[in-house]
Amino acid sequence: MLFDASTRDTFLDVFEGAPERKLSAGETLINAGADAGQVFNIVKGTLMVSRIGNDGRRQVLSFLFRDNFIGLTADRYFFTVQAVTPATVVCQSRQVLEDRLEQDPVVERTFLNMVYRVLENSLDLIYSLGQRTSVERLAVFLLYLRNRRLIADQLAADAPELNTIDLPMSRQDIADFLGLKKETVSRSFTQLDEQGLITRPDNYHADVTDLEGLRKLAGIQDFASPLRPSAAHGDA
Amino acid sequence: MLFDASTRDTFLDVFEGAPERKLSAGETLINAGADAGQVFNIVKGTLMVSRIGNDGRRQVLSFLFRDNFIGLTADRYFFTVQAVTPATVVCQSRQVLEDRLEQDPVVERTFLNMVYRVLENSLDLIYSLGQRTSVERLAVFLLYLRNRRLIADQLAADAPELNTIDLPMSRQDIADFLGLKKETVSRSFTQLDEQGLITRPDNYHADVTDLEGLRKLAGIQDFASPLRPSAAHGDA
DNA sequence: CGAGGTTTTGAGGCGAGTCAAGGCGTGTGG
DNA sequence: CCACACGCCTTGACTCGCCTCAAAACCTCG
Repeated sequence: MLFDASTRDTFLDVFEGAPERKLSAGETLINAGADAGQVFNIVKGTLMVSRIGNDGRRQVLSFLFRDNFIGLTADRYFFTVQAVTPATVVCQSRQVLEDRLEQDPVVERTFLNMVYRVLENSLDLIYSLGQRTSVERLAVFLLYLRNRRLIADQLAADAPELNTIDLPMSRQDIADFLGLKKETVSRSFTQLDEQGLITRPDNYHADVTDLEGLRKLAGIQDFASPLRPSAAHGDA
Repeated sequence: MLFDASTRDTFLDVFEGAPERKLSAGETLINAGADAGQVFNIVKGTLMVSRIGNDGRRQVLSFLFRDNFIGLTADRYFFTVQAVTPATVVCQSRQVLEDRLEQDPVVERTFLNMVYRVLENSLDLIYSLGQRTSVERLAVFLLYLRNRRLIADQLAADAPELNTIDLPMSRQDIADFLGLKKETVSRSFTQLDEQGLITRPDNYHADVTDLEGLRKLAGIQDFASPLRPSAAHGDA
């Protein structure tokens, strides 16, 4: 959602040949408040963007996957980024990116489009948090993950492997993303299961058994941006 | 919050000499799904960005004021924009804006910075909706409006007129922004009043009587972006 | 002055939170 | 290879905050 690109955007070539950095699960890449002199792109693994209040409340703002860009801020990072799974990122100085954006209008265009997608996704999350019930939020979340995979792996919209949804993050992470408590997330999973919409082979996977039902619960068309097949940046 | 600029950014000069359009209170400027061939800047009045679900639930994403830019999307508007008060906007074709961004790196830079601020604000809202209680959300909202005025009118941080907060929107609008029901918003106002943090001369104004108390409730430092005095775009 | 809309206040209900116990899966050491 | 321990997830009972429904107060404008 927030702070990501969908698939290979042309501006990502600034990361070619850039140094890699490996992160272990739970490791912090960026601390809120840090200087934003570096930007990153994810090569492998899942990361998590979050913000933590004075009193310890945490809101997860976004989960990030392969080819998602990290660095959408002017001067300082105002959010924290951590690895959910072991992960690899490539690092580039912000200056190199900015020079590239200045020189090449096409690259700049795809970058701006990426930013717009991020904005649209943040809007989806705002709608979820402000208007949807716990079960609805979870349904939307599962469809969101499904859709990420569709785009990342360049699959057909009805590819059977899309019915298995990977959940690399903990229930607590999901809870902090959806503005719920982990017990509520757990109960919501159970509800989706009891309603026959999903089955749960294990805690880190969900199988969609009734896609239409899930979509109905979620209010479907809410996947404007990641689904949008014809955006001007060559996404699937 | 979402979709705005703080004060006069250099890219706003693309609106110089552009045709004006007057809106009456409640009038719709942009319908979700509309072609985004035009972009706008607010000359006068308050507007509101929202998204409405299939079932009629509405989430207000942002309130917009003077010199706020409207048009942060690639090809189609995925949100609705309406006037809250009678308002005046200037209209420009997106092409003119994009040409300007391409030609002038400085203008492009200030535009990107504006987009980053919008993103940061949307993040603040996500944190509010996901983590804060109703009274806290209202406190943050009032401080947000106070801060807008500080920037828009170029006032000192402790200017006495900042203690009077204009509330041009209805309780329902506030409720849909904060993810609450209008009755809850009303009760939250009453609570802030009873706690001695504000007084309410009438329904469209609130006087801050205990700024520190309000900030404490809100969790203070949450106004990263609109307050940030030294961002690279000349804001107050 | 009256009508309509908006806001406030009240009473009661419900969904999500809290607190606590039990189950399950994984990994480690015997 | 099994046993145990630990962490995470699930489930249950109860609480609380926000919602719902309803009435009264208020404000605006003909």
